[in-house]
Amino acid sequence: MRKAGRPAFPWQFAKPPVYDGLPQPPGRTPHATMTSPLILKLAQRDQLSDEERRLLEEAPSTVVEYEAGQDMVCEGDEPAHSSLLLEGWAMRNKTLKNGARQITALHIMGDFVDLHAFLLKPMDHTVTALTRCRVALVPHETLKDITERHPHLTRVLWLNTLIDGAVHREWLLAMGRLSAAGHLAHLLCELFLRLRGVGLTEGQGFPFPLTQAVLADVLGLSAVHVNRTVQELRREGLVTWTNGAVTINDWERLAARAEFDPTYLNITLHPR
Amino acid sequence: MRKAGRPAFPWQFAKPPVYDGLPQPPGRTPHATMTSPLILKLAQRDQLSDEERRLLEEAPSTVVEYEAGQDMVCEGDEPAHSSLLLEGWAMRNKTLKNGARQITALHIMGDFVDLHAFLLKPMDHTVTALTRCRVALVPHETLKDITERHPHLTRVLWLNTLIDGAVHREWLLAMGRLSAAGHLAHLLCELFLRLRGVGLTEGQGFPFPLTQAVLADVLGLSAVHVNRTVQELRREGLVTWTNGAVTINDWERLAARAEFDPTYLNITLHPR
DNA sequence: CGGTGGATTGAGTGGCGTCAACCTGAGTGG
DNA sequence: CCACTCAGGTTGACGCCACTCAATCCACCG
Repeated sequence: MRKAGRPAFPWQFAKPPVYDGLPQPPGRTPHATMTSPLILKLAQRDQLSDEERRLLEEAPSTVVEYEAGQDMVCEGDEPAHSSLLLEGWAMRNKTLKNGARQITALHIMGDFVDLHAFLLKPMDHTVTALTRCRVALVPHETLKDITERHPHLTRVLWLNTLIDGAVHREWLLAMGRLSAAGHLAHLLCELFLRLRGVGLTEGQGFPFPLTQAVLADVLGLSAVHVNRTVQELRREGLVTWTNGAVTINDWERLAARAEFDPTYLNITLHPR
Repeated sequence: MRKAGRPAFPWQFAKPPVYDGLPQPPGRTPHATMTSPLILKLAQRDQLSDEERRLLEEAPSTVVEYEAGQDMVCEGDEPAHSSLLLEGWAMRNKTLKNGARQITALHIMGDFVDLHAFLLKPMDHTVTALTRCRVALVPHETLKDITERHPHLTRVLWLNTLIDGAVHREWLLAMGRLSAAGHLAHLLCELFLRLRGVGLTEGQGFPFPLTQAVLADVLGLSAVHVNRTVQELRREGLVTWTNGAVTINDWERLAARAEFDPTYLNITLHPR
């Protein structure tokens, strides 16, 4: 897999890192900045009270790191905590007996990769790090406490899992009814908005640390065809795609190619 | 669409109907039997207290009927209630500009078709009746009350939406990495277990009121190819498929064809 | 008895898969 | 400093799965 020790994609570590990894210092930890990407994400959907922010900030018990390619949770596991992605990219994936793999979700900073594992046990899929990842572990006991005593925050966390579902539905549409190029264009549009939501874009560009083989498992295509599809979007002048970074040159035409409508991402302030 | 006045699929109405439609009698209504399919479904995942059962029984404000083909909720709507399916089949679907349609979920008795609309607004997809449907409407205010005062019931309802998500992921896998026949086999396995969960199977058989054109929009295929795929499963002796009903002749081989593993349906009693 | 929705069948096409080779850049060790 | 390795991207040849268009069949119904 990827060599450790040096970040694979420099800009991915552009933000000053808050933690330098394990072990955690006991006592007062700078939780405030730690879960901020999640708070950032949720606060775009509904207002959070100071207490709710504090609860989220104090929710993680530890922070762990994974190397690219490492599994965070495996199919069949019944983890006692959920993983909040602080840095890096991760995926949910399932594998068939013949080795074919389907990636059912991509996750970035601020995503609660397996929040659903709080209630949905055992895991029906594996979660794997795509790059080096820094992850905050939130004990299910803490989540249970929140559901017992903080109904509004519970609803916001529930919403968070519902958005995952909405993304799944959009992927089903793209997979079933769009051409390969449309599907890829759709994915790029979605990732751009999600990355921008946590401040990981620069202008129209964003880091894109997936190999074409991984991308194939996202799109349900072969790696070879992904390559040709990428070239198609390049040839049409829609994107610039250097290894590790994508720039959207023509948002309008790219979104049109994908029939992209961001409604499903629910990036709307709304009392829940 | 389908003619009203007579049930399209007799066995679908085999259970004695509890309600004879609108309007609702005021005062004491036989709620107990009305929401029983939902309670049946949830109670397979976690124990429900008597109070929780009562809350569910009293949750619906009204019962409405839809003809086959009628939209219950449209993309862009912000409904003030969620629909609990008491009888009939429904789907969630999205349509592209060129008219291509993808069905992202199928729903049967006991399914909370758009429970996610409680928090996820506006709707990112349309919900449409596939057969004549009887639906209990649960006001979002009632749901909010439940989340404010009944944490465990809230978690069980949350779980219900998480299972929808798990099904979405399984469909993504089937769509992306299974052959047409495998995908169809997978769908049949899933539907069999879900229908059995609410008592709608008879032996290895179950009602299947979808046309091959609708099935095509579920599987992301063309209607013609669905036809050929159905014939393939028939020829292999896996299923008997008369119009309106399917019988699984060889569960083992059908499940093997689909690499079907029911874990994702979470049909396990588990404290949540 | 014609109309209609749905299932079925055939012929021709094309998108995407498979296999296999080759290229490139970055690490690595001599 | 230069082979060597290896992961990942690129390209070509070829084949198949699934699509499209179109005709036919069938059951049901008015």
